[in-house]
Amino acid sequence: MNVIEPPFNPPKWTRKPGARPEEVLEAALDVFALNGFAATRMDDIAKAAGLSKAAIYLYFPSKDDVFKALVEQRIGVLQSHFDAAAKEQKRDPVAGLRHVARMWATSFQDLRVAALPRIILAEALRFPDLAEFYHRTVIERTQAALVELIQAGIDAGLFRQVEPLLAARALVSPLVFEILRRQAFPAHNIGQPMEVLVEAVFDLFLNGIAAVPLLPSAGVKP
Amino acid sequence: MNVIEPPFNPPKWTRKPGARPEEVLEAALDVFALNGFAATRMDDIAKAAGLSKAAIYLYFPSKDDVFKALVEQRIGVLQSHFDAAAKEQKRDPVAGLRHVARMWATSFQDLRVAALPRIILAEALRFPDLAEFYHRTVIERTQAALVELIQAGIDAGLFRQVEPLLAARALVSPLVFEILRRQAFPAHNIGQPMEVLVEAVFDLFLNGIAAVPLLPSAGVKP
Amino acid sequence: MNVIEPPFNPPKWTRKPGARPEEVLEAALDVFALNGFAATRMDDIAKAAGLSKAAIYLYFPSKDDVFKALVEQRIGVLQSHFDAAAKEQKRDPVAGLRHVARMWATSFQDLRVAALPRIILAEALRFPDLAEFYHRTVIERTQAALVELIQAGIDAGLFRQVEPLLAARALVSPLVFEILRRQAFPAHNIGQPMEVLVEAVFDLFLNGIAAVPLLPSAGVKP
Amino acid sequence: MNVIEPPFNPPKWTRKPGARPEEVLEAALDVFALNGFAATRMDDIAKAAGLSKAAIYLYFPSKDDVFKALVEQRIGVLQSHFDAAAKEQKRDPVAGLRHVARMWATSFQDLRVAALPRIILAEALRFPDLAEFYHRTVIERTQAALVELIQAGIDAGLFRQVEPLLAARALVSPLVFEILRRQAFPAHNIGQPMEVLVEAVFDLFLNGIAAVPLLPSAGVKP
DNA sequence: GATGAATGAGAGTTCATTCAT
DNA sequence: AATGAATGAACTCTCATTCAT
Repeated sequence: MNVIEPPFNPPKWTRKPGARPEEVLEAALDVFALNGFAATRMDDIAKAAGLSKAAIYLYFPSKDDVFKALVEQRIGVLQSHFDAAAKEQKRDPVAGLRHVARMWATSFQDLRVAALPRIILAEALRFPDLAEFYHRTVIERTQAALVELIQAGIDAGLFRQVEPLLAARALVSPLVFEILRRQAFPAHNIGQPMEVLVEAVFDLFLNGIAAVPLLPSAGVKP
Repeated sequence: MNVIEPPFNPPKWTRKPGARPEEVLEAALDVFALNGFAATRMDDIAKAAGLSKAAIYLYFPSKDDVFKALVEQRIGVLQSHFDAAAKEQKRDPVAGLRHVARMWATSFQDLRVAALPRIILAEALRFPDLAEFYHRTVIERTQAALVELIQAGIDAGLFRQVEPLLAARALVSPLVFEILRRQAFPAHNIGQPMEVLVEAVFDLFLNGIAAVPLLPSAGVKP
Repeated sequence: MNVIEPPFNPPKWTRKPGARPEEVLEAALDVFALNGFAATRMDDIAKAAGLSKAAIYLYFPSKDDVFKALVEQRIGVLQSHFDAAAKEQKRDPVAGLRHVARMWATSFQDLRVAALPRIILAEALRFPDLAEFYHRTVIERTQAALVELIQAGIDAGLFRQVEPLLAARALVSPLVFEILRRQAFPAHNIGQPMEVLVEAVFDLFLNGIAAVPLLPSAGVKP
Repeated sequence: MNVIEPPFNPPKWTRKPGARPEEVLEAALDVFALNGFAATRMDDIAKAAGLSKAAIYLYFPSKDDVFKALVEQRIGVLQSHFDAAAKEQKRDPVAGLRHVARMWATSFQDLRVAALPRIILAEALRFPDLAEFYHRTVIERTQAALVELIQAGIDAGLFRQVEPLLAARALVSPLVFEILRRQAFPAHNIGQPMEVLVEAVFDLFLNGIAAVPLLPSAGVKP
């Protein structure tokens, strides 16, 4: 694996007919989620997929490509959900934001899916193009959707004059944080379901912690 | 390196006289921060330290141990800052929280320090004992300090009846998020200094996004 | 493929009806000529033949056997040309030798034919039985024909008392050399046609380079 | 090994002090000569050198580079001999040519050295840059030296008006041919020493085969 | 007759670790 | 204390060969 990566050109790997490639990715998700990228051997993936190591190379030209294909496959699905959710609720920004936040909770309930952001974070430096892809397809689009909703809320006088991008991140980051935390420190997971957390986070996001408005500011225009 | 780790028994590597071990860790931080754990070779560390590869083994019994020692060394320093900051300001919870938040910004301005949480996150599964150590000495203590301040604020009627732990995370996570984001997606860094971000985050944390208090709730008691 | 080869037992591969085996050999010649034996994959041959890789195994039991069959097939053709040429011209040894030399030029004009000696040379050590076959069917018979002509010339007083075998090689080797050279160093090919070269080589062969006979010798009797 | 090679930039591999690299090349020559490039495994070279496979990589970055270094080392030596020999004998072209021819015989008496041209010929298509290197450093310079001598002979009226390059090849090719023949068909080697062959070849080269000058022509101007 | 799918047995290469000096 | 030299044990990737369909 090289540190330097060529620009990311989505699917180079050609899918053979049949479900095999998907099975391989399924298996790969399991092992990558468990061990991370570098520590996962092709043999592990093969064994998990019930195939020989060489068979993997029938479907994907390299380990890197297995990983990339996996990310593309899983992320693409995720990402479209958020998009859709955001679009349909511009009328009621509060409900829209809440909806997106809840969707997060649902989507990442599956621990194996939740592993992807962690892995990407871990390997971002060595897969800059993959990180870029993730940023473009997930982060930017989610942010854009949230920003749109927040801006609509501001325009409608529902929200203060905060910086929308910053507010979007303030909403999302506790959720991301929780996802990462649960994986990295599993011993410290109390059973609290994500749904409950989402509601509390959303309440704080809307109302803040202060008992009475504590002025004066209203976000920073960078 | 095995996926399964023995229980974490702090420093088993015995420090030889002289400053050499510290120099090695200094060098190790550089390269781990740059390439992550797996992609860093002992040769890289050695070269960065101006030593031969074999010399590293005079001070640390293995690559894993270099990594662990590094985390231990750096984390201790970090952690004590927050502790101190929190303690001295119980009188004015708002000022206290703001102080802690600002200290984050300052501490992690140094990119090599900022790399630590990312690396630990990335390698947590393969170094569970190290993750545990980090959780215990940094996360728990920071949380404890924040919770104390928040609880004081609630008791003083300054804050709403939120769940203090959750609120603490709501304050910290946008900052952590930003630290991780900057490292993983350096191409998307606008030059905004952390200080500015901290103030904005803190404002949102205190006041929320809503123009007028949007009601009832006040956090969730899990 | 082993370095040690069993004794050469001509065609063990049984031809199935239809022209398929010939088509495979045709394709194999193309790719072997282009890449040599080791670097040619069964997949390459299959693709060139418009068949699946597995189908090749219907006709030939192994890659080695494809190669052997190919050489056998092609060599036979080559060899018979020279034979014929030599036989019919014993009356006029000079014309006979010239005729054979010209036939070389013609036969090896086809690059795919010219590739054979190079490939055999390259793989001779790993296919000693094949090399032996080539030596027996091509080299020895060509030499024999030339030696016969040369001896006839000596007997007729046309040629000096040279060692016929050596003289035969002296005539043939510049031509072989040129064939190999053109393939190995294609960048250094000037467009000169083989025909022109043959005439010049033959002139040198007959008359030597010296302006006046430079005595004294007349070949070596080993 | 790739079919496409970057341009040949002589020694990239940095020699470590001590005789190790030379020992490796010595061993590599043995195995390459025996099995050719593709069929030689790094393990073979290592074993022949009394080292572990990994140790080879301390001195040479890849198998390709071992081969290239070997060729450079051996060929460089050879080639300078011819150069020197040719230069010092421009006064007496016949003696000069004879001297160069004899030097061939001597240099390639060592069968392992004689293997190099064969291997290069065999692998030329996959190592075009190496072939180019060989052509430039050995073939072209040898030819140039011979051409110079031949031209001097023509100018002095000693030689006929032949095409010097062609004549040069006519002299060299029987010797090359013999070198290749001995390796490819070892079963057909009679014990004749190269020296004897060289004298006979040289006689033919000078005087031709014809009993009386058979006239007209005098080489071809392409 | 033909093939898509699969694999076992390597190949070259890397790297944490060791050890004689 | 320090290192140059060496290696064993991986690892990724390749390919001739097989076989159920």
